[in-house]
Amino acid sequence: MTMARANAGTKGVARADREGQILDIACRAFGTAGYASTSVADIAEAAGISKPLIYNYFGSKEGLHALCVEHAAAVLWAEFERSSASGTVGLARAVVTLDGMFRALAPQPWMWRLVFDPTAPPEGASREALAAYEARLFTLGEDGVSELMRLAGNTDQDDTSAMHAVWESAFRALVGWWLDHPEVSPEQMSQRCVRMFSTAFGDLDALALSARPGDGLPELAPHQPAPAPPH
Amino acid sequence: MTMARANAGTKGVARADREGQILDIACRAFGTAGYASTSVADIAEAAGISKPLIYNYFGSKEGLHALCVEHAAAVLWAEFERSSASGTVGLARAVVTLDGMFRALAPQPWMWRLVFDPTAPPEGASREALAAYEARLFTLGEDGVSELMRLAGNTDQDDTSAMHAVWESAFRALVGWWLDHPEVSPEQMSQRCVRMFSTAFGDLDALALSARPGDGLPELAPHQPAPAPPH
DNA sequence: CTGTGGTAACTTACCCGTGAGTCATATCAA
DNA sequence: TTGATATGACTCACGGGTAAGTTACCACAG
Repeated sequence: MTMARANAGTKGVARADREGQILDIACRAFGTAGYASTSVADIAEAAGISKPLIYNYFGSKEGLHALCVEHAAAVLWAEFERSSASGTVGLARAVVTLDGMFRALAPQPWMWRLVFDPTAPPEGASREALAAYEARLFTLGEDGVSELMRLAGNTDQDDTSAMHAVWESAFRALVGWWLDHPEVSPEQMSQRCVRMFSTAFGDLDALALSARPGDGLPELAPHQPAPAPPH
Repeated sequence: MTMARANAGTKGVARADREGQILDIACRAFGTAGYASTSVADIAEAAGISKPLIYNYFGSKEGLHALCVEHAAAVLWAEFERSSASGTVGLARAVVTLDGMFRALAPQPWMWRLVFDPTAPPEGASREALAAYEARLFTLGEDGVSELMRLAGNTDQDDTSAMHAVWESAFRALVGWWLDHPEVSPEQMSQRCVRMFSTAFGDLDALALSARPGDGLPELAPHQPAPAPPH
């Protein structure tokens, strides 16, 4: 489509264009079928080119995968950072983070599995590319969780660590549930999250839920007044 | 060790004994390294026998894996059933279920990964062996969650479905955290869970936490009086 | 008590499909 | 001619699965 300035001695598509095109296809393939069950030949066929071209440009399957992961992580983590800088705290920040993730993922849902792929090689370039991002995310989450735990009167180190694990797991479960229900819009899903948090922890408004209007977060609308919260 | 009725023309170890031995080794191997990264040759070597013997006795890698999964699922699900029949309800039942799982897993922690192995074949004998168990577990969990949701005033179908996903995910996260901390005893971990639930949802005694004494569940001992619960 | 046949247990050496990675070569713009 | 894009045809390692043979033990005939 775009010719993008073919260099001297160039036949066919310019390298930069081709690389971008391959990368895009590879992201979808790895993110849809997983690393292990995606062969380089598959990607080449999907991209309408031959296998050696991929090796010419990316060196190895893992090299290509590393770039895909890098790309996906950059997109998703930018969203995490944005949420963490939104000025909200506590459960409100959790909701904001989820909402941002739904919106970021809506046009390219495969990015999720690309980053959290259990069949990805346990060590190597792509893993190391993720490590830095994960460390950053870990501190973000740990901070938020430990803050909430402190407010609730529990300062135990290991309790906080375990609670953090639960939070990350719950986060993934919510995103996973949403990915399994493609007919649900990000807005609807965010509202569902608000309702669920409200159901689990009682009225959120009482807990410093101060999402600023115009932030993209839909108005908080609990499903029901919840006449009998669990606590 | 046991000679187990040697039939005519029998050399070496009797088939039943050998099968049990191989199965045991295979459970550990699959449960430790995962299905995908465990080769039949690995298992044969670990068992001190040759590869064809495994094929003689189990037919295929997947046949062997199916038996391992069946065994592990039977053990773990028996524990689930036991918990569900313990007469507790709500969050107390959650704690009882977790406690039972910690105790069941303590002597053979690899059983966990055997059942929840993301690298296991997505279809085939082992998957079908799990399907029935999973269906049963699903209804157990869904019932408990929907009961709690109803108490909290939320009867939305999809909210319940998503909350169930979160609960299962949280359950796995807690077990996973424990497996990552081998120095923590099941008793300690159960107490940690009680503390965490208490921290998240407020004092549990107020919520029909009626674990019967002598049930094996340690006495409930919240970390701190939690002077300022989240709600 | 001996040898001889039958069978279960077990192994060595192989087949073969799959998929990562490579090499020599072809095409075409400048 | 040169150099960048591009490919058909290949090598190779790995792992699931198999064919054919070997060993040890028991039963029983002589």
